[in-house]
Formats: sequence, C-alpha cells, structure tokens
Amino acid sequence: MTSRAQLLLSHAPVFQGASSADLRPLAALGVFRVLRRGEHLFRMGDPLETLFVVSSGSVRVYRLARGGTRELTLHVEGPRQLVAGLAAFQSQAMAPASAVALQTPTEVLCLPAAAVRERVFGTPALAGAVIAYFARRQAELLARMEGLVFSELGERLAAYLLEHAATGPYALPTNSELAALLGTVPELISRKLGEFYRLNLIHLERRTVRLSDPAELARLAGRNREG
Amino acid sequence: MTSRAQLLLSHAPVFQGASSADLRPLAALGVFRVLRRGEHLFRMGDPLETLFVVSSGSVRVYRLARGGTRELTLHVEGPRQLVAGLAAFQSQAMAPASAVALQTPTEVLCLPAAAVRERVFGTPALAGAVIAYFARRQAELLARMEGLVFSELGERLAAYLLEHAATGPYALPTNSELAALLGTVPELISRKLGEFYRLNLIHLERRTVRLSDPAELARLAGRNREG
DNA sequence: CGGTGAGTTGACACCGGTCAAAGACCGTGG
DNA sequence: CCACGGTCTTTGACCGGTGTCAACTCACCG
Repeated sequence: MTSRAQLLLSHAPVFQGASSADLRPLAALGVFRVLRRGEHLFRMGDPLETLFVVSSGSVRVYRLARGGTRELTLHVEGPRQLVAGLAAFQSQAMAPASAVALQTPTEVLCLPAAAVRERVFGTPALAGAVIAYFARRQAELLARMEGLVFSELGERLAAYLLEHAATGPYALPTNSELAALLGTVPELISRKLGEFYRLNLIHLERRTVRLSDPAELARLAGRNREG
Repeated sequence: MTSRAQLLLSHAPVFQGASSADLRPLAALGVFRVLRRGEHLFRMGDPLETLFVVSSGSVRVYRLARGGTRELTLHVEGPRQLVAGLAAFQSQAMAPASAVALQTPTEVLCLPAAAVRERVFGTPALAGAVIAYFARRQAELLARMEGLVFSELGERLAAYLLEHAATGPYALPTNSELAALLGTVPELISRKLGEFYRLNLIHLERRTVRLSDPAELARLAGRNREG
C-alpha cells in the first residue's frame, strides 16, 4: 500500500533518487498537521526535534533582525519542500529561524527527527540524496546573500518580478512581505513598484501585476552581474 | 600505522565523531599539495571532483560580484578546515566560489570526491558527522548574511576586531582583504579604522591593532541586535 | 632616485531608511 | 445601506551611510 505520507515523501526533492523501499519506513512515522495562516511551526531558538515537509499551502521561514524591528524571509516553501531541514539533522538543535504558515489551510507532514536521522544515515542512497539537497540549498542561499549585499533594490525587485510573473498575471503579496523577502522596508517597495509602473515596465491592477517589458526588466535585474 | 593524512582527518571538524577505522580508508586516498600565496585551488565555475582539507597555511574562499569589480570573502579556512565541502558532495558539481591560498606555503590534503562520497554515504557515523558539520556552516553563513544585510559597517568592523584582536595584538590584513570580508570597499575600511582610532577604541601601529576599549567596541558591535 | 602598490583624505552623488500624514481598501456592525 | 475602524498603501520631506572618483602621501624596492 502507498500511504499519503509516502506519496509526499517520494516526490520531495530532498529524497530525490531514494527508492520507495527506503522511504516507506519514514513515511510510517509521519503525522499530518494542519495550520491556519499566521500559525507558527516553530520560532527561532526553539529546540527542534521534528522535521517538516509541506504537503499543501506554504510556509515562510524567516529571521528577526535589528532587535525585532526588521525581518528577513529566507525561504517560502511550497508543497514537497522541506522546512527546518538542516537543523533537524543535528541532535539537540535550536531553530536558527522561525517558520509560519502563509495560507489557510497549510498542511505539513511532521516526522520525528531522531528516527529520520537514523534511517537516513543508515541508508546510503538516502544520505546521498539529503546531502546533495543541502548542497543545492546552500548554493541558493549564497546567491541570495550576494544579491542582498551587492545589488540594488531595483535589481532585486526586477529579478523577483521576472521569477514570479514571467508566465502570466501574478497576485503580489503585501508590501511588508515583499520587503522581508528583498531585505528592505514596505515604503521602498511601494516606491519602486510605482517607478516600474510609470516606466511602463509592468502593469498593475489591484495588486495583480503583469510584465509589460520583460526585456527591460531583465536588463535591470542582471545589469551588474555581467561585467 | 597512523599516516599524516589520517591524523589530519581525525582532527577535522567535518569528521568529528567518526571513528579512526572509518577514516583510515579515506586517508589512504589523500594526496598532499603545496601552494604559494595567490595560487588558486579552483575558480568559480570549475568542475569540482576534489575535496580539500587545509593542513597548514590558510585558504580564502570568495565570490566575484558586480561583474568582477567587487569580491566577497565567504570564509578564510585555516588548518583542519574543509574547502569546497558541499560542492564536492554533489556529483558533477560546479564550484560556486573560488579558492586561493593566502600564505606561502599553504598545504592542503586533496581527496577524490567520488570516493569520499561513497565512503561517507556508506558509513552512518560519517554521514552524521558530515551533515552536522554542514548544518553548523549554514548557520554561520546565515548569521553572516544577516550581518551584511542589516548591520552597518561600523558594527561589522567592530565585531571583526573583537573576534580577531580580543586576545592580543593582531596584524591586520590589507584594507582590500578587509573590505572583501566585510562587504565594502577599501576606502571605507580606512575611514572607519581611523574613526575608531580617534575615538580611542583601538591602538594602531604599522598595521598592528590592539583594543583599547573592548567594552565600547562590543557595544558598537551588538547595538542593533539587542532590543 | 624613480616606480609601484597600499593607504589616506576630501568632495560629492545617490540609495536607502525613517517619520509623518494622507488615501485606498475591507471587514464589521449599526 | 452607510458609517466606522483597522490595515495596508502611497507620498513627501529629510537624513545619514555608503560608494565613487580623484588627488595626495607613504613605505618599500629595485
């Protein structure tokens, strides 16, 4: 029999390449949990002995900075993505970030970290898949870091728009959420969006955005990288 | 018998907790290599099928940004530290950064990535040690990222000085190297150091720094995080 | 003694953050 | 149906940090 949990795990990138025989015992340990928007899975500093795989909805992983006055969104994880991946693979780990549901409902599969560790470390195919996944994630984090440090807000926003609205109309999140993603404050998001609109780069209507001039946006987003 | 390579590996944090029996086959595959200052282990984008452990000297891992006009130093790895750790655990990985020797001589132990992967994935204790190491590294990277994005140059420089000169006089690297570490340009390093000097926070003589007022520096470094 | 590279310093522009006020949107409850 | 309150958005004014450019000094070294 193939349980819901196993179906989810077999499609999770973190276990890409693992056989279904390897995954079955893990899936058996899983418990589903449903969250409403705003409910936290955990907060920075909490002891973490559970690993989460998003089943539906989405989870925002973020850190507080500047004494709580600012926050930085590290990832927004959708279905099949892992939350708290790395931390759960250390024993007695403290959460290095907070995780909160973005949608109602958001369903996550909860797995006991100790058991998962034992299973993963004892199964070469799983260990390989997990480490490769973390390597990819770290590379993404690096790229993000570089963008935040070296590129200007306009570039970051253009890149964001290209990534999310390239294929069609896209409902923007609130300016606060965008600001947390792009490492700035809501006011500046508002200004830059307005600027893009006046330049006819995007079309905006009731928080729904369409790209009018993707080529120019791409130029803006990549300008400083190609030297 | 205990080879030099095995001695090095047994003290490397990445393999912390692994038994010497687990490490022996890995050590047998290692080849030492000596570099002069400025010699590259690899450059961003190179295919990477080797894993390096620093034996003596130090290696700077960095990324180019802004079309090559700026660079960001990710880590400076001293003895027993891993270089290219994560990348080597993916097959067919491209280096996400460049690595260059900082000192003459710098000696590194080179291990074939594929063989290391096989060994590590097949040995639960090793897999656990490696993942725990990556988890720590990712946490460090996160903290660094946050500092670069949210704190001002003065705070970052104060933190750097506290970290490196707390225990006694410390020979500063060049302003360019400091700038790459702290995510800025040499001119600003010069200004801030001068400012700290005029405020009697540090004592400077021929590029050697001593802390005159560590308490005040600590206040500067931490100001925006607390409260 | 000239050359090279690093460090220092000033002037200046600009981006980004802050504060405050006003406007738009959306639910609730009268 | 409309008034109301809260939240989010927009906009203006202003300030300070940071990056850039250029000139100059200094140490070191042939």
